[in-house]
Amino acid sequence: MPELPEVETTLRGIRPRLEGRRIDRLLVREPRLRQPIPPETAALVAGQTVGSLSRRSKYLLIGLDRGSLILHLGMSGSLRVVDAESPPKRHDHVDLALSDGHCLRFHDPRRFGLLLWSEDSPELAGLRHPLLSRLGPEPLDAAFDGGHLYRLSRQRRVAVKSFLMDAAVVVGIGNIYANESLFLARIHPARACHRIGLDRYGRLVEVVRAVLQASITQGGTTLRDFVKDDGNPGYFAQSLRVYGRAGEPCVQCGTPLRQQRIGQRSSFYCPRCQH
DNA sequence: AGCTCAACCTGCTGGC
DNA sequence: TGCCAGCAGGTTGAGC
Repeated sequence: MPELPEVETTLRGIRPRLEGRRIDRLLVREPRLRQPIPPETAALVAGQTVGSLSRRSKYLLIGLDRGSLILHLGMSGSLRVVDAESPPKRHDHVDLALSDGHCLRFHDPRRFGLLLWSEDSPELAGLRHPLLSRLGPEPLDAAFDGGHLYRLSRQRRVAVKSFLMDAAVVVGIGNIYANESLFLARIHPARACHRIGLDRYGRLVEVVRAVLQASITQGGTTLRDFVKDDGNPGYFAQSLRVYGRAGEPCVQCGTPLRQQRIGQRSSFYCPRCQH
């Protein structure tokens, strides 16, 4: 479920429900996530008040009085604010119980998610935490531009799609939006990243921004009331131009779209429009 | 240093 | 209907 737009939408949705609330307790039903939740986390967090919520890459940072909670939704994770008394469903692994009778409930069937405590503020954790310190720029920040991609790609030979999905290069571009952006930029996903010029990278950056921005708006529509329900995965698929559409005609030229595995991930492209 | 691959999990779909 | 293979929106870390 979560690509960057959904993480951003989740952030915007839960922010007003959490900021300023005290955490009564952290209930861990299932600690076995991508990294196990350390047993002492619950005791450390209880009684602290939520300051601010922010996002770095696809990590959500919950600022508390004496540190931060770092939360990642992995491949299948989602967050909802529910009544603290409402019965948990299968795969509801963690509750962050708030002083107002609600709780932030973390649901994650595949358990690729992550919940860690750091004694650093969200700002410091973003700079120093091992999971965050080596991340590239945010795709919507000015630091992400054509020159950035051009410079980093000169010594590398990987396919541009793998390059674009490398979090050390730029964060937050998952498989769906890598495919969509390369289609709109007319770049073949398997093209070696060092064989793309500055101007094409400039175009690619513009397109990435536009796609993410648009889907944040859409994600908002789709998931706006995720507090009540989990959102609607089918809705997204409608606006996708190539992802999941192997064999269907290209919206530009009608040529059947192709599918190919690049860097272990399914890739979709138009063999005529993209080079 | 850069690249590829396996691994962490459950759930769903499509073929037989 | 049931079984099984294959695939899924992410990320890390080992080994070449």
